[in-house]
Amino acid sequence: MRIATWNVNSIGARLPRFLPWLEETAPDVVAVQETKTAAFPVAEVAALGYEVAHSGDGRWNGVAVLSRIGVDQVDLVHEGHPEPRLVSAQCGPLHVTSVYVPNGRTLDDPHYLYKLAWFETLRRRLDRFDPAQPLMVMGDFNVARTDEDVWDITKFVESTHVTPAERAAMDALVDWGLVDIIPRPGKGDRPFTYWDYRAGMFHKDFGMRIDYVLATPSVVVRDAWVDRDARKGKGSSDHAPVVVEVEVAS
DNA sequence: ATGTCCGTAACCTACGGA
Repeated sequence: MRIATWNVNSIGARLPRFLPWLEETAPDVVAVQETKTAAFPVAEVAALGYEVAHSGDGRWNGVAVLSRIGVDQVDLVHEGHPEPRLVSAQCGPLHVTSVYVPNGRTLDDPHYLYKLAWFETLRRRLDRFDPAQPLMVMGDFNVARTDEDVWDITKFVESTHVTPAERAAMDALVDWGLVDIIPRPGKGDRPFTYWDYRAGMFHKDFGMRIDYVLATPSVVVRDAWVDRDARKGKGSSDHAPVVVEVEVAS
């Protein structure tokens, strides 16, 4: 099976790029983040064979799971956190969760504590599942797990995304029983998934690895890569998709 | 290297968020 995750930075603005990508990439399941709408373009993706589970209420956030192998047991609830930042569904043999973790903004902003609390709820939520079942949690986690996951760690002093607390929150998800599937990079030596729109960051490959595919060991990985082409040119998101080829042990 | 882009509210520009 082919599975992907992509922070599209508005599904409405991205549709001219998203639909051709969907048709060409032909993933069985896609986790989408930052849809930035209450009305996901369901008919447009249905024309390509996809069912949709979407959680979105307006101009910010919004997450979705698109699947051409079935969508069941949809859950939009993230206990105590009403913003639409998580949706999960059973897609054929796979349980899939799309997450958009709060950014955190700055270390002294209440949003940073909200981010850590949101992570804690996500970790507790895993306890309703079994690490032996085929499970994938993917999306924009807004954390760089190591210093090598940013283009220059000296630019991140007193910044979010790289603090020990944020990294520990990611480690806690992995320690529950999830594998961090590291994709082949699109350029250079590091598999960045996000580049700021500003200052030619993309062309200099000044990026960050903040989008992750986490999966239980019964999801056997055959290949994984960053789809850098999707970040190129006019009308792109500031994130690139991560695409993985997997087989589910039966 | 605060240089771009998104949606929205309210008006052809400013704003919050990232």
